[in-house]
Amino acid sequence: MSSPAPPPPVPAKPPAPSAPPPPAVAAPPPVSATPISVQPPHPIQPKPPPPQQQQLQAAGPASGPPPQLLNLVGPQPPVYRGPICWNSYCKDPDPNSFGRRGWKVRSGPPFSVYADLCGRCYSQFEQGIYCETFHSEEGGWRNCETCGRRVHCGCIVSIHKYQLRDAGGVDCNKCARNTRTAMYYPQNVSGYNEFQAQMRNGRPRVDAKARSQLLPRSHSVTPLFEKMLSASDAGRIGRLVLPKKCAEAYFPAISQPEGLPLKVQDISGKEWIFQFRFWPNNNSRMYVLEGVTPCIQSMQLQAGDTVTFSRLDPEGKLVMGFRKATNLSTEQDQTTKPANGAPTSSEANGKVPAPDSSPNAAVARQNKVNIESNNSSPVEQATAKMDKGGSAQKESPGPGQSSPGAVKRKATSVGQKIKRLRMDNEESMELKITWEEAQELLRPPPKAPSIVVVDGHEFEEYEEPPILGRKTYFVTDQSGANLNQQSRPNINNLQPVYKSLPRVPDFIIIITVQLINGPSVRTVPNGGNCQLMCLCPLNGPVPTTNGIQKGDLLLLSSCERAQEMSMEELAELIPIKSGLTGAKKSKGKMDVDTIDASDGLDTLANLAILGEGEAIPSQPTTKHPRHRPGCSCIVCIQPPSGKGPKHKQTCTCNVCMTVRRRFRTLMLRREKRKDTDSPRKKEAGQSSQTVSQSGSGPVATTASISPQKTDGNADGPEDMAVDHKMTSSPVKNHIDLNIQPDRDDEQSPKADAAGATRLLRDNPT
DNA sequence: AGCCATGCACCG
DNA sequence: CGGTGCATGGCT
Repeated sequence: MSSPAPPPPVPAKPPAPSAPPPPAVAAPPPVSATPISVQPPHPIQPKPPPPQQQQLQAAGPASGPPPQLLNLVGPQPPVYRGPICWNSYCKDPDPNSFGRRGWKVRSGPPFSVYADLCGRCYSQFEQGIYCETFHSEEGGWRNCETCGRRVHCGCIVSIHKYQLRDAGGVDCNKCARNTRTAMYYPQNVSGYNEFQAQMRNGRPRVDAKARSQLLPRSHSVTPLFEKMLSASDAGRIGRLVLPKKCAEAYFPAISQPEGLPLKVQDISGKEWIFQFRFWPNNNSRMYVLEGVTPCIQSMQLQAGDTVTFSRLDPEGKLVMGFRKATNLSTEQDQTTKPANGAPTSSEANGKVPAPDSSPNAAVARQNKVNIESNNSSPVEQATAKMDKGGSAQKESPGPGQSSPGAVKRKATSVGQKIKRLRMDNEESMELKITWEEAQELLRPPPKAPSIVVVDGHEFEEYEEPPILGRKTYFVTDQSGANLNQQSRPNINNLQPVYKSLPRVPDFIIIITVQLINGPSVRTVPNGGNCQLMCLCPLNGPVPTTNGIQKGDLLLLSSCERAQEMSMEELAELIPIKSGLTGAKKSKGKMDVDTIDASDGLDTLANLAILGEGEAIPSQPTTKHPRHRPGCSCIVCIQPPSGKGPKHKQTCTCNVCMTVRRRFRTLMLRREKRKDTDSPRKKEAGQSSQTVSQSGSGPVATTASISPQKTDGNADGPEDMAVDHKMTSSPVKNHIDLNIQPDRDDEQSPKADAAGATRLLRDNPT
């Protein structure tokens, strides 16, 4: 299989400092009484490497420059096809994780090429000098042209599914579900050679991502297989179930259930004798290693951890390593380490030195488990799941096993599921929020809409896009009268009001109002001590609010002044009122209690985020920020108003369908609210239900103003005239898609405000 | 269909 | 009560 490889273009260079260290596992004299034997002769065995070369250097400190890699001149190692997944389809999202190792991957579906270079060439590799010829289909091994050493290059043939001999396959660590047991795929009949070769390299296998591959190989250790411990494996029963295929492939053949004793050496050099046997199971066999408890315990392994089996050649000695379920930084590791001074997991694997190069690729392997189960340990998750049976506690009697439970495949899948669920939830949450926010942000455009009847409900169809605004608040004047219901205020009459505004230094008032008739907003010159005050004629009296205090922040949507303001200005202003505290919600205190500073800040923040610095919330022409070409929201699909006949109730056009759907959703939510929040509702009922009623109370209510069907012409700023009817915007006959029934409570204004402020500060533009 | 994690009956 | 061997059922 290995044909001579073309000379690699890699120029010789000094060993890279980062070259992976040689494996630490020394090959002791053969110990096993039980011959584990079996090594099918490898058909192609070029030149047996000199013994010395095969010997790996003792494991040196991980740090130093990579020791001389062994010259693996021996039998041609077969291609390694392990559960490595590093390719464009499934690659580590963090390129740095590879970069640290000097990885240079030439990828390109369907192959990702990785190379295992000798120390000398490794540096070149790191420098990006990579010879494609290293990549071969001949087994991946060849002599480095530069230095003549044996180097390996492998290709991932199957991106997601690694072909295992006999096995169905092992999914890659990233996508996978089945990495629990990994078996190194022998390229040919004499797969053992491969293993052997691999072992020599001290490559850890299994999970390691391609990066491990890069590590120079220095051991004569052949990875055989590994297995993630199940609860029962790690339990006190002391039986380790072996994957059938692995047992049959790498362990001595046994014909009797009793099996035979198998001598295994752990990484610390300690030898253990396990009974390798099987149980008839159905028409098959179940292989187990009995008596593993002491060993497991000594290694402080528990369910979820992985044990690895390797063979030391040429003795053929079995070596058992392990990997903790969590990566080194995790708690489990900590636990492990101190313990009997046992080697760290990485050491355990028999790999050696370089922390980076860790063949065990604890990291890689963990990707699957750890990543998936972010917070809660996979084990726990698994346990939890298993608990369903109520028999969870049973397992993990092992010492120091705080978290019993197996991670095994089940765990893995469970973890994934859990994660997925969590993500889904988060996603939906996010969507929900987005939806709400979007709803709040939408304000009807100034121009009067045409009415469309859908399912018996009248909908306003606007010709222009909605105005990006914020929650609408109704305010009352001191007398408690709903200003919105007042007859059209005369702008001139508002003057006095302005003058009577509280003079609180350093406070900004930005009032969020619904401009029903267009930009009929009045900007109140910065007067008094107010940094800025924008008033909407419709809510002119707002300023009279007695409750406004320093620190209050009111956002005025569709405010000319606001429009004139740049984000910078706002940014400057906002910080001023660092103490957005207060006011917020002393409901009875402020007439404008309904004004939610946080909303305003949110809006600003959103704008800031959106980079629409110039466009302040009130921009009448602003579409909601999420509009994009192809957007199918109700706004975007709206046909120009007045064009076309009214839609029939049975109309199935996008608009109608959308409207129906949203209406349904709205109603559902509303009902839901009622059910769950009835008391509150009563309290604020008017606001949430019908705006028209708001105003009677002394306290302003927070209610979204529904787009009114107006007569339509109120566009000029001057045109403050507002039909109070419209102002009150009874919802009776109109569905207010912007209304937020459930929005009676507000999110922590302080927090929001603070966040927004920060945001603005950071992103003034 | 087969594998394997776990349960559990049986036995000492 | 704990170990052993087998059976069961989930999962791939």
